[in-house]
Amino acid sequence: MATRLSDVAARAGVSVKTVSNVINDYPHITARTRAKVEAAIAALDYRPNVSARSLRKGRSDFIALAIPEMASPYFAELGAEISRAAKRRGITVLIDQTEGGAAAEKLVLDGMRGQLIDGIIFSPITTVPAKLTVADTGKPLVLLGERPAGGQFDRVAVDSVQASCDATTHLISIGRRRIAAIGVGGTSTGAVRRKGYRKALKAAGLPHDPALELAGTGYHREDGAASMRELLALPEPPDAIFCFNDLLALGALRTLADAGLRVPDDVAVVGFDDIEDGRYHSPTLSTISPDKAWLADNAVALLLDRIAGNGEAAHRDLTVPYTLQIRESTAG
Amino acid sequence: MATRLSDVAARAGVSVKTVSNVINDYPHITARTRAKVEAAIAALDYRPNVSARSLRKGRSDFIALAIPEMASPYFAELGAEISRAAKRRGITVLIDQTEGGAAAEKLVLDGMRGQLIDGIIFSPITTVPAKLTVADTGKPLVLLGERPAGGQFDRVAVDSVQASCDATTHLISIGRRRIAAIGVGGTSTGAVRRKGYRKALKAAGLPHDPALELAGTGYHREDGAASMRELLALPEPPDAIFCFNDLLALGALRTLADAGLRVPDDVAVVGFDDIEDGRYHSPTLSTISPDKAWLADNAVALLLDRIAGNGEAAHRDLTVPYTLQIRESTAG
DNA sequence: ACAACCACGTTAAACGTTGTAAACGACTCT
DNA sequence: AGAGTCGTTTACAACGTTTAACGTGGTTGT
Repeated sequence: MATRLSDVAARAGVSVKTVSNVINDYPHITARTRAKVEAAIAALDYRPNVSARSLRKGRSDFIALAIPEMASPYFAELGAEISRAAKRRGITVLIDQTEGGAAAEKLVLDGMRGQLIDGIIFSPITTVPAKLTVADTGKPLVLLGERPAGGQFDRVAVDSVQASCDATTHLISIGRRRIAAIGVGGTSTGAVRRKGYRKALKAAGLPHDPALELAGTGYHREDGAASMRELLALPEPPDAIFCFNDLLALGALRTLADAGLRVPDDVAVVGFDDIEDGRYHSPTLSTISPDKAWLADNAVALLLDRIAGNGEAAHRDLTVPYTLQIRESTAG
Repeated sequence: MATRLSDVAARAGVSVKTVSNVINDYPHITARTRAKVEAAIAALDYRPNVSARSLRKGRSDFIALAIPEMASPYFAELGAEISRAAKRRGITVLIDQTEGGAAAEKLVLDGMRGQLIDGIIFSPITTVPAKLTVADTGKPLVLLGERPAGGQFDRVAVDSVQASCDATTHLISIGRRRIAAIGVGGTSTGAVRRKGYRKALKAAGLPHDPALELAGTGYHREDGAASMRELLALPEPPDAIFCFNDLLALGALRTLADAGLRVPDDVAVVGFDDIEDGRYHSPTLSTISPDKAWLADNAVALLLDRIAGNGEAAHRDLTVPYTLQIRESTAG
């Protein structure tokens, strides 16, 4: 059915091995021979059989990207960037939705896809079991996002403490004094961002009110909306909110709109991630904007470097550049 | 390195083939033997090698989903659903971003991924070359979304004419008379939805003003925003807009907010797709809501049926159920 | 002339899995 | 006891590719 190497060889009048050499850019080939082979390849519309190749080479040029859910805009945007970055390097990304809790399990259990995959970029949502080791996976792994430092894996992440501190400081700088935080969940992301939030409050000499730190049950719009309702029910509601991601912020804005409150006049809101929705929302959302393309490109590069064999080098920890985007939700 | 079939066989004291039989649920196996083998599998943490398996079987249990871009919320949500639907059936989805124009080319050229893939679910953005035939791909293909009917492929799509007609009629029913359409682009989607839009106008005896049909350059928020600006610059601006997707609508809403116009009082807006953003936007967005889970499940089922061998059956054309969600952008 | 390359060819052996067909018991039936 | 039957297990050959080892003429430089 499908044309194979030997068909190409027959048509080009060369050996199978020579065709293989052409395809794999083996250096010592006459221009003439190469042309003949390439013509045959084109004529027969030959495409190498990935299965056979990866069976033989032990490498597939496939990597996996494990994210909590691809319908979440931040991850969708990130996935798109990573896909692009990988494609530029001739490799294909397989996206795996871990869907919350049993993330790590699923990953290790069926995630390896029977050795088809050369490596994994993993964006954990729950705290990654500290005991997840290289031995468990057998494949190179790059972690995305916060995670208790000192891990044994390559990692690329925003300096969330600093970024959160910046975001909070921005709210303080526009005169807010009662600043709430939404997203203080059980995740490591929540913990790290709270740290930055508290740091900023402390630096400004502001009191720290536990009632203003809401955990919520997740990181979606509905969770942000629910947390915001709780905050509004407080005897003394906040005059600013730092949401640990944009989705939470958009949910919070929805609740504020329903309550007839003006943003930023009554309540200012800052998010984190800079997803596109926020740039078109009314009001537009101020947010921490990580450089997603940079993140994607470096995550892929790091992983490919490991796959290429630099397995022994110490784990690397890259910090993603970010900016604070000031938009309507905080700028009067 | 990795444990293989023969390792398991050695440990269980049976032949390689028997282990294979156990894994593939071959019916005639003693409980005793099966138990032994399964114990060995567990003990060695054996996982089948996908490459070898698919080389041998000619089937990989991988399908591709080709969409314009995964960062677009509708496609992200759809991708998530399709991924889930496929996973339920034990197959894996590989997502391919066609990124606009050369979609079909890319698909056919490198999309087949060297015969790794068993089939494709293809959501074309540009008009699919009518000459794209089964022969080109060699693999089963299911089309998503509008497309000049009478094709030679299985297809699952919303009845866009009817849905667009419903959306427009809804605008008429709330008293609007000057209704614009955004998204009348060069795509088949644009053409089909315009048809429904015009049909509704005609049915209501409303005049059809070409100046109110905007093509724009794409289907993103920015395109919607730009088109809306054009409409507002008209001597006689519209009192309602039907946007051919939610992203356009969200962009339009942004422009309206900037212009200080009230929605729906001054201008009512309806979208298409029912992405989550619209449900949290201020105002919340009225829209046509296709049943994405249904769509995903049926697309996958259709494709798998073809893959399973029902290749000769006539192509099937499934119509996705939808509802009109009336929200703030049209309800006073 | 001699070596040192170069550009290929030939052959064989993997990679890990499954389909085919045949072998092996343990039965039952005469 | 022998032939037939059934259920269970196995040996062997693929699937399409790459790698290795070895060989063969040709070209070039000394």
